[in-house]
Amino acid sequence: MSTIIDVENESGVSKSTISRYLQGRNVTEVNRIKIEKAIKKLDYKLNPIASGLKSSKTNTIGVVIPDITDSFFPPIIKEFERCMAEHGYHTILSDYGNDRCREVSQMNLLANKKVDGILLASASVNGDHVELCLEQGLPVILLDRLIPELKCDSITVDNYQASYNAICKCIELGHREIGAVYSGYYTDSERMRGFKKALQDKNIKKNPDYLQKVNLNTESPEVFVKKLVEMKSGPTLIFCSNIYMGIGAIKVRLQDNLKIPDDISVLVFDNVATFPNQEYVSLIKPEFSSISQPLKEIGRNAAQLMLERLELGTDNYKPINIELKTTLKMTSSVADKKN
Amino acid sequence: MSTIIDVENESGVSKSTISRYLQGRNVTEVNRIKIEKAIKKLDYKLNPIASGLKSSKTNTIGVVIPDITDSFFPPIIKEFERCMAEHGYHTILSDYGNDRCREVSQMNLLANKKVDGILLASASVNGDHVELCLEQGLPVILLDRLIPELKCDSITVDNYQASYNAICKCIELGHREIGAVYSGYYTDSERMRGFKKALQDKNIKKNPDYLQKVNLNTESPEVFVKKLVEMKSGPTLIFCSNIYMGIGAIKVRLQDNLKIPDDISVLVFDNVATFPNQEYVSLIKPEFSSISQPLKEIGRNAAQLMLERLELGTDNYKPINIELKTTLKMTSSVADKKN
DNA sequence: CTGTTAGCGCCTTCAA
DNA sequence: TTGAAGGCGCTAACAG
Repeated sequence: MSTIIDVENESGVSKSTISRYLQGRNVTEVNRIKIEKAIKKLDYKLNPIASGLKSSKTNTIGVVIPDITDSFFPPIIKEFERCMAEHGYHTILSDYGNDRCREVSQMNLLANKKVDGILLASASVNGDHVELCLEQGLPVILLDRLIPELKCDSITVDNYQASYNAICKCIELGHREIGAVYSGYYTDSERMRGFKKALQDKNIKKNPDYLQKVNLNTESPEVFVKKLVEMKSGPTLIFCSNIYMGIGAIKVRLQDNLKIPDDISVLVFDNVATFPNQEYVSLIKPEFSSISQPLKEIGRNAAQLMLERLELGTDNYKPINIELKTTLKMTSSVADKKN
Repeated sequence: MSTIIDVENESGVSKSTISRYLQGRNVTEVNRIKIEKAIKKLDYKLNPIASGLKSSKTNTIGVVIPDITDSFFPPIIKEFERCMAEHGYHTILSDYGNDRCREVSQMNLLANKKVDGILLASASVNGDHVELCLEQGLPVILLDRLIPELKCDSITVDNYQASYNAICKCIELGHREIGAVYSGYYTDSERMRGFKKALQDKNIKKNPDYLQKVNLNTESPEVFVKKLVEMKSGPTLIFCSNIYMGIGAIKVRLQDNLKIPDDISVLVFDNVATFPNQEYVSLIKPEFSSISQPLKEIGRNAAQLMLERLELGTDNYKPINIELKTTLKMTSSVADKKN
């Protein structure tokens, strides 16, 4: 592996000039040609470790997520990685396995490894570890989930508004008894905010029995879906606030041979079929009505935001928050009660 | 950010000794205490970039795969990353999007970035880029797919033997007319080798019409499944050599409302339900008979093999090849013809 | 086991 | 614009 010194000897140009050339700064035409010739002859490549030592840039971004086998993340990461690679950045993956302690320690590890930025889908309720990074000048971008009271760049979707709109639409279709199955995640609470506001605005009476909160770490969503389904004079529609709840609904449907929407209507907040090799899920007819997230776009926008922040630096930090739009797809899984 | 020099000044112990201590080598008790005290006081952390410059170790492993949204990879990567992290290694992810040119360029990028090893699920037919790495002393471990004529560490599953056994079992159940849908991938060709050997050993006549080769880049598996299904006096059983073919079968089944196994029997080589949040696929009854791969174990073994190779180095290179066992799960999707 | 002495390969003043 | 010189933070060879 040849070094810059070899290029110096080969070309007769000093390594400082070569270094400048490598950084795209001005060099006389004569030198440029000499340098390029030598580089090509020696097949010289800049050693990013050595250059990182001085400049403390590693051209590496850390991606910290709770679980890569959650189908939500791979499409996002794929696009993020692709975009960042186009700009010369590598992506270090860090799966903290839904463990808050590991989330913090992984962040510290990455900071110590001197990554240039971190994309984080956090499971934390406080943002101390993030603030620590920001103070050190290490940009962090929150993905999908915000952290309360933390001012930080972020990329999310319109959880509140999309839920509000979708529930309004269901109400317009004649549904009055509406149940929901949801978890305590940030995204779910936003979605439930939209849900409740819709009921309120449309003067639907609230029935606390219809709201089933699930602890996804210890409980199975299908149990709660089943509760709603089996309630006498229960809801005519169930709102599943994320894919896990939607899966619960699918299970109940398949196991108990539910007729959708005759027995009950279903609406899911999440992509019903995320993976290219699992699109057949949508073939179980009728496909659930759903609010789907633009995963690829999320990845792309996260990358753009990251690049922008790397450019701007973290001095005079003014958080940039991007909110992308989801897509509501109504299918016959929600009955039209007006008729 | 304090450096080793600060620790030297604070502790009064020379930085070489400190460096040795940091590497876990022997140091007198007195010095150990001084060093630890100073490190704690200064909150010193070793700068991995600087140490990498000298030792040319980055404690980073590159993972190069065709498509992270293929449900096969995330569980493997997750486990691999976890195991490597336990030993102080980070994992750089590189998705080459099923593009052979990008596969090569990504490998070169990683080599240039001085990763300590590469885990590669290759789509290449020749191994020049891999040999280049090995010659430079950069270990490569092939994941899932071997490259013909390339001597290289690898981790695969028993594609040939498992297919052979499964097809034999079907034959014993009375199937004589057996079709297959397969692609040109390395794994598929191994599986088809097992398939053909089973027919041969059991004296089943070959019917070329029953073998449907699919180009997954341009063609849809369901078309070929359908061909077999609609053949007059066609096969009684279809062997789907990978999950994409299995999905084709699911599609045909759902769209044409096929009765399994009354209309036709199905056997799939691959995990029918890979993702924790998509296990409901197996609820479409009867679940397809399948040969499933131990994804987590593949990840773990890949990590172990990588660690071993990092230890051994690539001098006197003798490739280590690990072949893990798959699990055959027979369901009622394969009819018992003996009765 | 320890400290001294040189670098690793590159970047960045500085004076020219 | 250029080259010389010094250092980024750490490791490794050496003599003690």
